[in-house]
Amino acid sequence: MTINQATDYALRAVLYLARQPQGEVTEAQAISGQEVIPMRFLLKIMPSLIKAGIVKSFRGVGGGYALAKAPGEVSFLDVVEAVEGPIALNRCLNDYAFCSKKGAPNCQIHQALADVQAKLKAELQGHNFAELIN
Amino acid sequence: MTINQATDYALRAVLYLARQPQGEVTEAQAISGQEVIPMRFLLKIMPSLIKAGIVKSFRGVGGGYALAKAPGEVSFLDVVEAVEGPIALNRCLNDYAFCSKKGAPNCQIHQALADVQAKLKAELQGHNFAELIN
DNA sequence: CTATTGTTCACCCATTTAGTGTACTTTAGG
DNA sequence: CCTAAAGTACACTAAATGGGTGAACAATAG
Repeated sequence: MTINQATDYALRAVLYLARQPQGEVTEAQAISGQEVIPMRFLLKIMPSLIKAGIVKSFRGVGGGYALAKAPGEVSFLDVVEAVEGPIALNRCLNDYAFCSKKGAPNCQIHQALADVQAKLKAELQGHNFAELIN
Repeated sequence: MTINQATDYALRAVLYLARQPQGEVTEAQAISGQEVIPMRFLLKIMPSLIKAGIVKSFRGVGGGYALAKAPGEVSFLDVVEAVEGPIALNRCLNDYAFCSKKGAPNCQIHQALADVQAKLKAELQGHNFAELIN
């Protein structure tokens, strides 16, 4: 029921980038140092943010990262799902194979959890990084 | 971000008990068989529901389990927290030691997640087993 | 060409998850 | 009071996940 460490780091990294002047390229080392994220681990996480279209990267001398969108266009849900994949409050909500009842059609638990999950996703989607810049 | 298998089983077990005539004692074998929960694993999960005051147990011949409260008095949150302990969307929300910034006082990520977590808990608390009996 | 920056893929160790084994305790009924 | 039928406690395990590290590579500014 908790996000993992990589996601926590990713949220902090995105917020850090969101606080930089628009278009500014920030190197991994700066993010790592300021946000206290192990450098090598950060470098491993960033590509998933890039694939999700949240961040752009620049290689070579003077390279680094920058947001690919306006901070207000990036939600917590975007970042969480970029790193962890689709949210599933219960594994069976995304893949019936995980249900020992094999997705018995009238599983009330399933339906109630699906409802909670929808609310959770909406809530995560409702938070973006523009709000947090200060 | 997902509940674990034990919690899923616990929710199904509680729902099963909620559907029995009030006061009826149901043996583990029946729950296990009907809800397709590995017997030994179910027996291991039940004590946490008992400690949380959700279920009562009866030992010896003719023993089994029964709800300790009315179905409407048992929320999803009760069951989830009975099995998994307090919900923490981020580990640092319950224990600052897990924050690599050591709970830097103005962590905006922390604050936003705390807000989402509060909504999630409220949502889980809003679902009880009376609604699901049919 | 070279130093600097990010990328990729493989690996590693500790913890958690999802269970099983074995021995024990309680209790109804004969 | 014996015994079979229930739940309890504690230890153990195989597999997956979490949180990282290592080493070689690729791109790019100067």
